[in-house]
Amino acid sequence: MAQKQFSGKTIGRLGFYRRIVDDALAKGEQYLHSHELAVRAGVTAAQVRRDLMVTGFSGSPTRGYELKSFHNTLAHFLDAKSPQHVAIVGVGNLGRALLSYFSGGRSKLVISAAFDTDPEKAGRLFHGCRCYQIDEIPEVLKKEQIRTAIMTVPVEAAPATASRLAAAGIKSILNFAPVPLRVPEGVHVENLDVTMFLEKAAFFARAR
Amino acid sequence: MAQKQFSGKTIGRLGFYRRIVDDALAKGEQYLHSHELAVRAGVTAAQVRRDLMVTGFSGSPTRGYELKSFHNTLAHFLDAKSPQHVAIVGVGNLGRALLSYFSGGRSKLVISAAFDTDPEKAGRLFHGCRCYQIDEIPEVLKKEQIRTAIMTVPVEAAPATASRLAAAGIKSILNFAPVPLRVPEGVHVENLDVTMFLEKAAFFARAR
DNA sequence: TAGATTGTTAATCGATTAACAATC
DNA sequence: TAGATTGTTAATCGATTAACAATC
Repeated sequence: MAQKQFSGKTIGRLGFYRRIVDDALAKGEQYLHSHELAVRAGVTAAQVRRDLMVTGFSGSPTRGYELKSFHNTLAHFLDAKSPQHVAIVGVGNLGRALLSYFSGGRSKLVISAAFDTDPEKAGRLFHGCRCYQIDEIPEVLKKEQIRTAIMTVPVEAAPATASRLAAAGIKSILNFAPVPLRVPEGVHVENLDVTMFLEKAAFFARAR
Repeated sequence: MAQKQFSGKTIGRLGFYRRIVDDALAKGEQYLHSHELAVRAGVTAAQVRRDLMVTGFSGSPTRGYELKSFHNTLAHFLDAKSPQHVAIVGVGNLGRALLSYFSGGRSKLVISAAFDTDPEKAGRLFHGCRCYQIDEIPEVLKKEQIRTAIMTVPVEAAPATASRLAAAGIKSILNFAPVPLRVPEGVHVENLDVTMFLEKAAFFARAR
């Protein structure tokens, strides 16, 4: 199958547009032109129109995009058929913050299992999410049909954790550890190195 | 001044190389070839060599890069002359997690002031960092000579917070709120939308 | 020296923007 | 209709990779 005609960047922006559309619908808005959508998303109108192409959704030159069906198109394009559950490995400060962040219900994605090496944490609930022991990963992921995982483990533990997750059937990892992960083909890794973002910001503060 | 011959991407990677070099030095390594550096950073050797060009640092075809002077070059290139302090606005779950994360001392950057609207939080210490009231921003930033800020405030509060920060002399903002910020010219904004990363990861889990 | 690696330029690749006929 | 906006292609821009002479 000729996959990968959409870049990750486009996917990310489509998700952002969806949140904007949700907000607009909540405010009672019914139509939005590409320009207004672009302003709210912080991109250009041309970018918006190009991004929408991959979803097959089209608007009207006079009224713009009808938000309800736009919303449905985005949901159909972005979401899996069944609700998509996410696991998080590493319930430290960052892990707990993310659990709290995503338990708000704003996002379509729900973290439904947490894992930690600390036996003290296993069995407890964090922001409503049950924490399991690391070696329960295969069993729990299978039971909950989880294919996406967030890794907020210390950098030393990251490579081994990634292997465990891949072995347990995880297809995509959001990795907060600042280390490249070696995973089997077919497993997607999205790296988010917070330190790198802060260092970039700091650099541009001084460069002016 | 003809600024901006370096892209943010290069800057981010240079910071990453520095952390790798630090680790290597700590392990007693003295030289590293571009290929090995590339493996540890998860990029190509060509990328490494090209990135290094902007720093002016050069290695030896036989031994590779001498790590001590490489480290010095990176520090000179990336760091400000005086130690660079950072403020964080919004001491919620995410804010506290970042305070903890960066107080580890692994990074060169120190968060030396926190701000929150909650009067309960003002005056307290979070992971060793003092929390102030929002309206103390101008005074504290000036006193501490802070030019970089992390924004972990709710999305509704983000635009106003960015304006306050810019007015108080902040030159660069790392923004976690999923909303585009309008800031005066000369102020850099680095957006980090965690939800977007998770949505991307989830998409690629299902797309296979 | 011979050979691998370096710095650097040229070629490629991909993503963004500009342009414009089609459309409501 | 006239005019602004759409979908879509072509042009541009920037970043990555390939190539190779210079070098240790």
